[in-house]
Amino acid sequence: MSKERRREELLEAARKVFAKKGYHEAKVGDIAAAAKVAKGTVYLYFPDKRSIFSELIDDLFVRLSAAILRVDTSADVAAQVKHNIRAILSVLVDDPHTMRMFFSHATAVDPAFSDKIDSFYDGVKKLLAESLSDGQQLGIVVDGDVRLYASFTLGALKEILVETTKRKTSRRSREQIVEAIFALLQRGYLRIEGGKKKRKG
Amino acid sequence: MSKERRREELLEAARKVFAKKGYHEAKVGDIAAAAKVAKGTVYLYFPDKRSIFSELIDDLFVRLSAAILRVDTSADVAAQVKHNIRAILSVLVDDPHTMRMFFSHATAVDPAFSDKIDSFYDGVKKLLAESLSDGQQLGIVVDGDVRLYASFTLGALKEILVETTKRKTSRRSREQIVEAIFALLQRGYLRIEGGKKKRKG
DNA sequence: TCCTTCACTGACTGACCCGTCAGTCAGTGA
DNA sequence: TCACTGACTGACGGGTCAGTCAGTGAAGGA
Repeated sequence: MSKERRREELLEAARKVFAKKGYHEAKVGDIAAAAKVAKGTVYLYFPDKRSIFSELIDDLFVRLSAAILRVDTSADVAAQVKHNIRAILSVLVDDPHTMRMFFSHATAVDPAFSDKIDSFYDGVKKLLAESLSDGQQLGIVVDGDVRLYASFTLGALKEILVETTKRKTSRRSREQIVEAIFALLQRGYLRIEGGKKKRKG
Repeated sequence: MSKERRREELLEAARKVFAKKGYHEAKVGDIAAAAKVAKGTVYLYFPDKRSIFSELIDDLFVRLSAAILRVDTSADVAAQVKHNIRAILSVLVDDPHTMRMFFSHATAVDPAFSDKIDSFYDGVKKLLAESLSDGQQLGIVVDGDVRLYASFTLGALKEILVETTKRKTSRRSREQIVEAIFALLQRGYLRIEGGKKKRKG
């Protein structure tokens, strides 16, 4: 067992335990047990419990950041939007433990984690808002508050992702989800009158 | 200071402390300090820390459940949808401490809380999905997976709510948010081609 | 055989914090 | 003035758990 391999085993074990129990309920002994080593061994690889958690979160940041591409409004926008939805889905759905950890538990650990996650999240939102703003210039995004649209989109995506991990038997294929989300962004789902405001465009 | 009054002060103090620090970081002593009493006093009003948290969550459940009305598809649907968006917004935006607690921290306390919140949340989602399904019969909701639409809607709403509490100076008025969300549900925001599937309806 | 190194072990320690309870004291009423 | 009440206090007991460290045993070299 190489040093590196053991370290990865520990990280993997930690991912599972944190995902299942949340940060506080996950005891260092649980992580050690999941990796089939003694508690002391954990401390040969990590300075403390928090740093294990932190490393897992940082890792996810890196993977997500790499996956999301800035939308180039001069090229095929639909394809790029779908690519981004698909990329985020891939990173998170393939690693449901980390995802659950990230969405459900990370915020409650302490303010330092919350801030870190918030700022990453804000970054993504900002990127999306800027792309939408570009889109408005080109008339392919309707007028209105782009930051609100960005929040709306990410919130919706997040919810669907979390739900996907909760059901064991995921009936919906990944591509179906991508198409459905895209369709909602594009067309909404209500076909009723009710806008009090005059419509532009 | 009446018994009832003191109890409410303690609940209010707890709400703030839980919202700020999360369940685990919120010490009983902090809550006592926020209410300007000694720690022991807390235990004259509540059996333990968890039950304080639980009571706050239950309270929110009651208020939310009362606010959300089942959509009657034979009447003015748009008005009812807006009413529900508005009602949820009111309950949560007027009580940002509880909201932050509910969304950010409650899930991480322990499985019992998670289950409770999940099941409430699932209930709302189910209600929404059923209404959407009714709507499909009437042709006012586009074809597709209503559960997915429900998740999408609630996720989006949740995100916008959380964001609303983070910014101190809320530029957007409540009614603007209601209208914007409604418009997104109704029309989406992208005006580009890209659906690979043939469209029904 | 003896020494060294090194990954690993798990009993142990000490800090932390929940919940308790003996004690305080302002208020009340006779 | 005195007896009594009960809301409130805060030091403390006890349990939990993150992190420590002396010890173990395997491998390898002299």
